[in-house]
Amino acid sequence: MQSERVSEAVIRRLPRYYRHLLQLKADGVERISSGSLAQQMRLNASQVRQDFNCFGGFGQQGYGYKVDVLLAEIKNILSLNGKYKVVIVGAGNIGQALAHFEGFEKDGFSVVALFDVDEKLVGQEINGKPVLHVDKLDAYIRENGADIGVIAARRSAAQEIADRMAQAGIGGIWNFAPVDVVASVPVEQVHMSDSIICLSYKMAHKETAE
Amino acid sequence: MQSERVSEAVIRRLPRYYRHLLQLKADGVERISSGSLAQQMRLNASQVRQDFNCFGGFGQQGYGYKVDVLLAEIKNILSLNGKYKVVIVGAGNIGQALAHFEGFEKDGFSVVALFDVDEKLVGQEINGKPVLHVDKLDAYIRENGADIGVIAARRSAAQEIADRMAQAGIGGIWNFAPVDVVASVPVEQVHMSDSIICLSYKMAHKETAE
DNA sequence: TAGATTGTTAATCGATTAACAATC
DNA sequence: TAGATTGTTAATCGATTAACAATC
Repeated sequence: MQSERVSEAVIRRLPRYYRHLLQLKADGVERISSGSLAQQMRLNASQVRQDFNCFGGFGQQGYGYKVDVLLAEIKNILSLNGKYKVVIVGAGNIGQALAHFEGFEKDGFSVVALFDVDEKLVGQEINGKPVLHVDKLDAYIRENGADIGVIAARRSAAQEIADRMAQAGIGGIWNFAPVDVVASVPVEQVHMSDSIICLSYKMAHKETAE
Repeated sequence: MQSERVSEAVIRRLPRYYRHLLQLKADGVERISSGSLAQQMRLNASQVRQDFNCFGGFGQQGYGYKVDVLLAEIKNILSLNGKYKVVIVGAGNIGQALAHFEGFEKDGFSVVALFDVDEKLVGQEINGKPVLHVDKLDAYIRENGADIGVIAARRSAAQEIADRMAQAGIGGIWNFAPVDVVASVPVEQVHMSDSIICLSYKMAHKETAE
């Protein structure tokens, strides 16, 4: 399957399925129907089945879906079986917080190095990971084959960092700078400030989750 | 206008317009047409006009939009003219990073206090903001009238914190825990791990920004 | 006035939801 | 077999895009 391009809307739901199935498995649930899953996740049963069938038929008619099978399939679709080497550019607040955050390890994302221009930071270690000068970024990626580059630098530096990362052969970019960077490799823009601004809007216009 | 409910898709674009217009103003641009704006933001000109007309006619036929007028209108729609008092629950990596981050101040979001269960943290200051025991959360909100509550705690504590915040009269919740919390006030879920997982998907399936 | 560009209605496109035959 | 639930096609709904009259 997946002859057709999978829509962004479906892709955005995949991590939610993944998280929810992890929880179900942890709770000892062995099988689940599209109906129950939809109810728990506040989705529509048809939508759940449509989503899964973008990638193949993982269920059994009359029975439902085996939680461990479905989880394994989605984990595979999301490509979460391997290890990803992550480099972080910008060892300020966000960069340091990400370097300390253990939550990504369990999905295979390991921070291997940080980069900064600040000479006071260069040479130090953050949570056991070295902080290198940003001039070494390109060489480091080429020599060590980093998979994901995190941009936790100021807005004005973001695009140049993205260019250098892509040029050096990074696999993908996770951008925390408040600007949309463009690259020849996949980019995920985080835009945290957009998120709190949307909250401000919703508060002013009293939009409550149902 | 805004007789009809504004769709989530439009709301999500509002912070992008806001950011882009701030930049245009900083660059000294005085007026802009929907066509140019659409081109710069990689949107469609009709879409830009439709979006703005959810809230009223801010343009002049034959002329376009005055950047400062449009900016002021959108800032107002987003309710970014006032000040928001922000409390952060969880003074770990994320909580501390947010307390240090200066970027939100310019949009009117000021962190006033952090809360944690860890006795080693309670009583300290982070970037000049006090860390209080989480037991004091409810009383603090009631007495000081916090507007936004940030949940930067572990997954298992998130929903209870949300309940307490809402009960104590918080205006809105910004949730960084990897679980969808439900509340009687507006909630923005951040789900950072979903974002990096989507990146993993896109890398595996070679989806590049055009 | 003529030219440009909005505001707004209509057409298209895509995503969600419903329906149901296939089948475990 | 009968009941349940999927996989998949069809219908609906909403968002995006196109078209164009209004008007600055």
